[in-house]
Amino acid sequence: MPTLEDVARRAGVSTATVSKVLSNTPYFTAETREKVLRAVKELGYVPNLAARALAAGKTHIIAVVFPYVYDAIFTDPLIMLILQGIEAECTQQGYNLLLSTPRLSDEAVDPIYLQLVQSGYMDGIIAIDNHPRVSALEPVHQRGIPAVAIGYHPTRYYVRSADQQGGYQLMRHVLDLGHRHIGIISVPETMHPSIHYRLVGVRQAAAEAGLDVQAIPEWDGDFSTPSGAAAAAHLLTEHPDLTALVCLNDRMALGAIQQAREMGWRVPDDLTVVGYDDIPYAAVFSPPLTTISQQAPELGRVAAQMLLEVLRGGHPEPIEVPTHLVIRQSSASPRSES
Amino acid sequence: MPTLEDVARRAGVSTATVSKVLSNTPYFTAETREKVLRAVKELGYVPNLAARALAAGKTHIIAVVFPYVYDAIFTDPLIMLILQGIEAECTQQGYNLLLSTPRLSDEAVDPIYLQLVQSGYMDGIIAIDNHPRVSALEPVHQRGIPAVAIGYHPTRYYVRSADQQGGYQLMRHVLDLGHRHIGIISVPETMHPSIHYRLVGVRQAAAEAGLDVQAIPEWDGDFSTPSGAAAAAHLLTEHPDLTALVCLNDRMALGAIQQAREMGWRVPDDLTVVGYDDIPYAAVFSPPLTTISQQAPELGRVAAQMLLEVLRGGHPEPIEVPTHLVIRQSSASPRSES
DNA sequence: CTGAAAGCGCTTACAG
DNA sequence: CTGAAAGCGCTTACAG
Repeated sequence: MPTLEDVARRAGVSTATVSKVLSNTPYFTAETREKVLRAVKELGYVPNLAARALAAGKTHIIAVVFPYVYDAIFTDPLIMLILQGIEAECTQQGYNLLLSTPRLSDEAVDPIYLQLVQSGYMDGIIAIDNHPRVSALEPVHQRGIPAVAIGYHPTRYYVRSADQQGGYQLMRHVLDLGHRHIGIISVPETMHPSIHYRLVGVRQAAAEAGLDVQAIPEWDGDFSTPSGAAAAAHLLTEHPDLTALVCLNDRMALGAIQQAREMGWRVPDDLTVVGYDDIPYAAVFSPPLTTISQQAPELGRVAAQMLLEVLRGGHPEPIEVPTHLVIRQSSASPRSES
Repeated sequence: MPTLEDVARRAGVSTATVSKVLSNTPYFTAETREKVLRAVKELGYVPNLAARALAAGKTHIIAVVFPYVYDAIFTDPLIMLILQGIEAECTQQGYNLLLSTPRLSDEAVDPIYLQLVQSGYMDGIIAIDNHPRVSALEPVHQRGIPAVAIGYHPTRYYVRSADQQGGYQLMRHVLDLGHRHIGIISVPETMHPSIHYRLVGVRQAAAEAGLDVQAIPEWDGDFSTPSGAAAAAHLLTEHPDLTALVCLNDRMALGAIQQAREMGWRVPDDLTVVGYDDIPYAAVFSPPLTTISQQAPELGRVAAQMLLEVLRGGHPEPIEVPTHLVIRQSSASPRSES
């Protein structure tokens, strides 16, 4: 492969000149600039990134890290959609993406990950914090690497989804349809801050509508589809007067619908069921699911933009990405006779 | 951050010695080795990867590339499961993963991708070839970078899923249950080699069972859930005697089940429906879907192992990863009275 | 407006 | 068994 020196020789200038012309330094005559550019083209020169990284101290690599806390992490549509947003923005701005999924636990930090962080191989890091008790960011901060977190871990630069808004929108929609006997399928509130805030929003809407928040039936699952089915079975058995189920993620909502159907309830005729996340499958399920979109690709894109801003020396403010209510066919007004 | 030189000074040896000890060169006294290791530990030395890459000509970066041909690529569970397998193997063997999703089309190659390939930034490439007419591998071969393809593009080193076997297993299962009136929901056979081979397997099983292969009702979708529903509507209307539907991917199978249910057929009581891929949702759908697992993580792991073998100078043979029949509740024997 | 030269932090023949 | 020295291919003050 041709090097800078080859280009310089062919163009009849110094390597310094070639380097500067390629990095768009001003002050060069159009003629020089053109000579260099022509030589570059003729030789098919492409800069060696390792050399550039060593000399400039910048690798143009952004690492995306998410702790490998459970097997299904690579199939979590949310994470993948976020990744997509990050990828689009980074690629467009000339950065490459390194993927790291350190095996983190409460005590130990993955030694391979630690090496990577300290190796100077990345200009910045975007951490997808999907787990409440574990953060990949501590060694990053120690090393002084610019970082942006997506989620709730304490750090200077972060982007979050407007969970409280989402919870509010979701409950508000169900209330606006006329429902008053509503059950909630959640996960233990302390499990994750995002769940906490969604519940805050849900309860806020309920209170505004004059409901007794304490009296709302609630049952916890564990995010999985079967757990949603189990929760629905419990709630519908104990509270047969319910006309709506508000689920704090889509997978539990799908399970709840399946369970309700097996118990003889029709959705949405007899029972409204709404979810949260707008996973791809929500749109094609039968019936298509009413849910809250976190705009996951946007979360990723915004995080990437924020990090690139930090790399340019800026000090951006944290950002909360708004949620959207997506109304489909799993929600309807309660039947008048009820 | 401390450098090799710092370590050398502290240990009272040359940088060459430190470098060699760290790369496990033999011939050093236990004493020297220990001095070096102690200094490394005391200083918290971590090698600078950019410098190492420049000097050694190896970056220890593996690029995973899949053409960005449609928006949903980041939500394709298959790709993500493959990625998971690749990640596990690479991380374990000390390689880092770079993610690249070039925007490829029939004529033009993404210029950013081209730069990346020619920049010497990656030791090897794993290409996930999900699209029949477009390959990310050509510039890679030109540059002489070791590459492994997952899929059907012509290249020396590749791993494939045993599509014909999968098709055979799937049809065989349905036949073994006693079905003889079977419809096929596919996509246009020329759309992708993997589909072609699955159909070859399906027909082989049908022929072995004495069915008239030409007479089997078949309708094409486009991989999507709604298209599966449409295909089922057509087939069940035109051929009300069908007792089973063999779908060439899971999403179409889910659509087919939903459609059948809306038309008043019960699955599996009135109709057996089977899919292909074993996407995560297949296991929790109601009813859980009988399907073929491609063992996607295994595909990724095997591809990574193959590439690392090539990087070590080996010449591994292409590998076909076997498929597995996963029997769940969407398939059953036809009712005796039919 | 352009260039000479040092330096980024490693690895690797080559000597001894 | 260990070290001196060149070199990987760039960038960047510093001069002029």
